Amino acid sequence: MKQSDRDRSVRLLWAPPAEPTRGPKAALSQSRVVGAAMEVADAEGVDALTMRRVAEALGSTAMALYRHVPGKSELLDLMVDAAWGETERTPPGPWREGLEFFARQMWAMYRAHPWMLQLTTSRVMPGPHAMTRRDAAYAAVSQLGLRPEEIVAVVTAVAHHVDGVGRAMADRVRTERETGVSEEDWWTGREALWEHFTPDRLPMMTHIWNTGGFERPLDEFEFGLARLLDGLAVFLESGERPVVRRETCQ
Amino acid sequence: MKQSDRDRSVRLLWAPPAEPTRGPKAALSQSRVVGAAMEVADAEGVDALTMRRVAEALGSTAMALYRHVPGKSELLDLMVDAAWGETERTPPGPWREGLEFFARQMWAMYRAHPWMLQLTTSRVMPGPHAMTRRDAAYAAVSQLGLRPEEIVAVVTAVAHHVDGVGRAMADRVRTERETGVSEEDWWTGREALWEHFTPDRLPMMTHIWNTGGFERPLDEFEFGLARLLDGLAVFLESGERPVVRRETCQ
DNA sequence: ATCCAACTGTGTACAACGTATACGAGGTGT
DNA sequence: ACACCTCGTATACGTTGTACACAGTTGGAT
Repeated sequence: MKQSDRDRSVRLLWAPPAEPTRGPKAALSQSRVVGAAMEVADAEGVDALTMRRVAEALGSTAMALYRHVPGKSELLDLMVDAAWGETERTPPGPWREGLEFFARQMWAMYRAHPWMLQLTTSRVMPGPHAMTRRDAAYAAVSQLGLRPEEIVAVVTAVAHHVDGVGRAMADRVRTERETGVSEEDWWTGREALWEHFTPDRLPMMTHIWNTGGFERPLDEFEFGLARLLDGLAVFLESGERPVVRRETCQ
Repeated sequence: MKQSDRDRSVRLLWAPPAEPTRGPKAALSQSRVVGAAMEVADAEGVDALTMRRVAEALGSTAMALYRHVPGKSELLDLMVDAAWGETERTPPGPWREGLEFFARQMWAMYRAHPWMLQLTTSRVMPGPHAMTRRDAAYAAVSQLGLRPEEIVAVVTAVAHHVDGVGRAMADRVRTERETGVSEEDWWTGREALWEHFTPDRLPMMTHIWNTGGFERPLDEFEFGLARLLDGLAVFLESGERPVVRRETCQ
């Protein structure tokens, strides 16, 4: 059952079904359902993304969606891959420009569709768009004489950075929508919290707070990306590279 | 309503209610509920974490939990902070050792409690344990003459890396539990997917696959952390540091 | 000793969710 | 004209978080 579910998702993502010749003309279609679902999620967040809500956006009923999409989890898979489809493939070029391009494309995608980072980490049936984008990112570091597992590790490190920053960003967006209050106003209004910020318990926090360090934060995406690329440069341009095999996590 | 909910969470996290003098002796307690919930989530994943399931683990009923915890989302807040409470505070010392210590503590926490990374990014009411740990991490880079917002940016970059890698790790764990199949077996068994891995569409992917790059991956946590710390060293030890203000995302 | 108020855990109930099933209407191939 | 497939709809079921009313239990005030 789980097995067949997964295979169904694969087929759906990589080989969308041909449209039938018989029967009434469909008012809906898979791409319309996916598009409507993305609009709902963009505007109202993933919590509002119910089958009934998507159907409403299409002027239809919940069960009609099941003619075009096997279920909600497959719909999410399709939405994710559609979002990847909106990104551009990393063009050939120097490694640093390529990785930066890839990171910026992911970042733009997450900014446009923050719900992607709210999908728990569960949903990750890779679709063709996600795969081609990643393939192009691998290509960006393919001319450096790296071993294949190093190519994967380098691109993965960049992707993880964007994931991590995106997660925090998505949280800000969601909180602001839910509360209707801007991030900054909300935190300053949380007096029940600030009472506990005493120098003896949180010396650095209170110091940074008092000197305004929280009020003018650096750009997390840009800062972290620049550091990571600097660090990758050290690795890529050094003579002998250290090998780090996976031992953790199995 | 949302407002008061949040304040309730704050009070709950930072000032747990004194135990009452009257009334029957409680069979349950807030910490027992939180502990049972963590055990359920550790063993069965966040999907299995229902109020009824937690109650069952305690030999009680779902509604009994509400005497000790205001609701599920507050329970999650408490679980997250309890997990932070299991970590050690970063001890004083050189910046690189300190950041590495902090990253490894987070990593150990995520490995023990992968459900933390499945909680969508929604739940982030910071509790006292999370705050003291982060405060100690700030202290690790407090002697370098950084401006306060730079201190925040450096620690945040490290935390985001662990988040990003953790997310991928949690996904592996979840998939393996759900399917009962190891990560590697599952992927190799996904023939419906491999059919689409043709050199013309995914040249790098197929190349890396054929040369075994996916079979012996580098440790994502160690590799990315080493690169990031190298990049931070470039930043921290350079004379003039570039300033990157936040413009993106508001 | 008595009573009240606070507190405990339980049973029932409800709304919202994903979705299985059964249906009638619409359109193409034969 | 018929058979057959496909479409959208209506109804219904199980599961979820949790509001509410209730009954049993205890400590302090009287």
